[in-house]
Amino acid sequence: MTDEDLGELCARATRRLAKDEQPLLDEHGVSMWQYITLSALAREPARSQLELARAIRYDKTRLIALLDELEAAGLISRRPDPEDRRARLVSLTPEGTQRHTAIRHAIRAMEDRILADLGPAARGLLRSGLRHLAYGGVAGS
Amino acid sequence: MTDEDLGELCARATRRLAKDEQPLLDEHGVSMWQYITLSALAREPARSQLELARAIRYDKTRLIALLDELEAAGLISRRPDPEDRRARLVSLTPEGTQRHTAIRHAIRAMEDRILADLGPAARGLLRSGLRHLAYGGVAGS
DNA sequence: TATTGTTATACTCTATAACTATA
DNA sequence: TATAGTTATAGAGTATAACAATA
Repeated sequence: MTDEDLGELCARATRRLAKDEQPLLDEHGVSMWQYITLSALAREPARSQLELARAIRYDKTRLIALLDELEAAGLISRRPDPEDRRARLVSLTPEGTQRHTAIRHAIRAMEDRILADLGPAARGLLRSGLRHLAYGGVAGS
Repeated sequence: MTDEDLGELCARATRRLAKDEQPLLDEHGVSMWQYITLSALAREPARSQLELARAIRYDKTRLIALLDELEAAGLISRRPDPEDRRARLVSLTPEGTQRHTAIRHAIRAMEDRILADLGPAARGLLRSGLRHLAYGGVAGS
């Protein structure tokens, strides 16, 4: 009865991580959503902007201005899909790949500092628990 | 290198929990922040609205309208502090306590369903890991 | 007729500053 | 002068609807 709700705890952890990531993102000149977008494209180029929006669970109309900025910064490229000229193929430029890698390293180092006194087993279970919360289903649904 | 960032993972888990909590909150007629406020007051009545705002890390100006609604719903009471007439003591009414307990039970049951196949040790480490992320400091700061 | 990308509009949420009453 | 509560206003963030091009 003295524990916080899991949701509240999770929300606080998220805000704390976001707060610690912000200065790193600022240094590299990208917003949180821009970094998430770069991460998604690093995993796999998008066959359309709509597919990309769904992959990162971001609004498709807001994604447009975000991609405009990333394109103007030379971090991504958009080109029409020859097989479906409505769609635009989105991928990282070499500079985009490089930028994403640099930011990722900085963020991982920050995470490692936060988790420093946790031990490998506890870290692993935290990660797998979070993955369960994020992606796992519920018994009976 | 194949893992997601901890921040992204945590954000997804938070959104998932919030999504699953929403229908429960709707049933009981309170918003997420209203529930967080009731939870804070259930732990301990507030000696001022400012103290309450800081405790839940919510903006003091937005808290006002939120408390207005909770007061109109008969879930909290505000009365001037006799020792400092600038401040207002905020506490749950009996109905507020009852409402909070009911919502809390519903949310805990939902959480238990999500965590059903996780085992007590994994649950405990998930909770302590999250608490570390949420409240823990960083080596060197 | 449906879908992709886009723009424009309206709406909500959040942050800032200013005011009052007390101290 | 500083603080608690409040209000008003401006800004950012978000959601909705509509349009052109293509399928």
